Parts: sequence; C-alpha cells; structure tokens
Amino acid sequence: MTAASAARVDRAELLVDLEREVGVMVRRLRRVLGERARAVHPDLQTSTYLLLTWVDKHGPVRASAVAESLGIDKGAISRQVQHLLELGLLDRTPDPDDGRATLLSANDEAKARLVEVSHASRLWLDGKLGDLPDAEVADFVRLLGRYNAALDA
Amino acid sequence: MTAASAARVDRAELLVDLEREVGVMVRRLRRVLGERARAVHPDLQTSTYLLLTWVDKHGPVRASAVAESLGIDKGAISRQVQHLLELGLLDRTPDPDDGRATLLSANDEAKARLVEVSHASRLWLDGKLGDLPDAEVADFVRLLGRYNAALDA
DNA sequence: GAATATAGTTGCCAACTGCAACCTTCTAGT
DNA sequence: ACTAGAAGGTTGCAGTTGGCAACTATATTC
Repeated sequence: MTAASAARVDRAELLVDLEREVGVMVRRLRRVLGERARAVHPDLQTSTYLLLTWVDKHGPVRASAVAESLGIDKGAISRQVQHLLELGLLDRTPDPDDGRATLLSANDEAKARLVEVSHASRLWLDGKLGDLPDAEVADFVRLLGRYNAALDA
Repeated sequence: MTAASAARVDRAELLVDLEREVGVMVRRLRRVLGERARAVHPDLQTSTYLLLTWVDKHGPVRASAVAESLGIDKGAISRQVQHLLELGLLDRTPDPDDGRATLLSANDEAKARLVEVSHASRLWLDGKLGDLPDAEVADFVRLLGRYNAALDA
C-alpha cells in the first residue's frame, strides 16, 4: 500500500467516524434541546425552540427562507410559527416588498427569555466543557458551520 | 468591563453559537442520514440505520447498553432491533452471562453494505469537505466526541 | 424463598415533518 | 391589460420517532 492510498483510507475512516459521532449527537441532543426549550417556555416544543433561536439570530426573515436554510418543509415551519405566535414569542409583520410574504422576528419577550436561558445553559455546558479552551470551542463552532454548509447542498 | 468579564462574554457567545449551529445540524442531518439509510437498504429507517452503525462499531452489545449510550428509550431500541432482524441485517444471540439479555451485532451482510455505503458517502462528503485537511477533520471528530461526552450526563 | 431489580417487549400517545392540494399574490410573456 | 405560471403560506393526511407505563421473565439480595 502506498502512502497516498494509506492516507485515503485514513480519511475514509475519519469520515465514517464523523458520521457516527454525528449520529450519537443527534440522539443525545433531543433530550438536551428539549430541556432548553422548556426553560424558555413550558409549552415550547424542541423544534419550535430551534426555529426561534434561528429567527432570533437572523433577524426579520421570511418563513420560506427559514425553511430553505434549515432544510425542512414549509408546512412544518408554518405550524411552528403558529405555535410561537400563540405563546407570544414571535412578531409577524407583512413583508412590505411582497404581499404574499410575512417577516418573522423574535419579540422582546422572546429575546429576554433566550438571553436568560443561554446564561443558564452556558453555566451548564461550561461545567462540562470547562477544560476546553475558548480557541478549541471556537474551532468547533467553525468546523460545525463548515460541516453544515456541506450538508446544505 | 474587565478583560476577564469580556472573556466570559465571548465564551458565552461562543456557546450560544455552538447551540445554534448544532440545531441547524440536527435538522439538515435528517435528510442526509435518511439517504444513507436507504442506500444501505431501501426499507431501512433513519434511526434504525444509526442504531446499526453504532452496533457495528461497538461489537456485541446489549440492547439496554445501546439505549443508555444513545440516550433513548429501550422500547424504541426494541422496535428498531426487530426491524433490523426482519431486514436480515442483525445477529442476536442470548447473553451467556445473563438469561434475560441478548447480544446484538451487525452481521456480514450488514457490514458489507455499510462498507459500500461509507465508501459512497465518503466520496460525497469529500466532495464537500475536500479542501478541509485531514488534521482539521480529525480535530472535528475529536471535538464532536468531547461534546457528545458533555451531553451524556 | 420472598422481595426487589434488571432485560426486553408491547400498547398508547404526542411530536415532528414530508407530501400534496389549495388559496393568494407576484412576475413574465404576449 | 391578460393570462400562465411561479412563489409564499396554510392545512389535511400519513409515516417515523421516541417517551411512558404495564407486563413477562430472569437475576440478585436479604
């Protein structure tokens, strides 16, 4: 086996390991994200919470843009938006540029609760990752973004 | 604001970013992992595929150990094991040390298909992450494992 | 040997999302 | 201006998934 082919094998194994770790992550996250969601609001579902954090970060956005970014069906977004409206955590205004569309944004109540919960979750996660330097966490976030971009297409 | 408190703020923001990227990952992965699952077997569901990859890696394991490792209910594991047995992708033998337990392992058919699919998915993902050096991918896998360990407790 | 704990199965139910049909509004081509 | 088709969003339907609890069978503990 040449050095080049050995390197290819190693990279293939790396990618298999990557997928398996990611699979574990998906399943363990269900529980953790559910706890976060309930901390923001007792009746807030996990997926709806993820939608809210996305909208909070990306300012006023169309529902269809969110659906495309997150890679899920627009019907699912529509229901979750209704859920957030019922809970009073979302602002929805008509898009001035397009009569069909509406713009979604997290309202003040939602922003306040998210800040509160992020503080608590930071304490929790920091307790688990406390020995991981900031630089490594930053690397992790960067690589996650890179991986997410790869998943997008 | 002191330098120390500024560093804390930065780390808090890092962890918020981390959670949001992870949330995006969860949603995008649903589709990608589903495609992988169907590549292994047309009737293989996404979650069952993740179970199979775990069992393949961790050799003969008890169902209860899998449930604990992956952080999901043992009832869910039970159904997915039945599904894998019906598809002929799993070996199940009584645990010689415990009459209540059974040991699960991926059979030869499953291993062969997983290798085949991992080769194809390696080509796909490599096309997306091709410019990411092996060292960075290895770092990513390591940090994922670290994060998963944090989620475990 | 009785009480308790653990491995696994099953029924029930809530959450999530893909698909498709539908309505409304916008855009393009004529 | 008119029409055809595209795009934003809502809703009904169905399939997947996992939590919870009750149950059987086997192990362990006292």
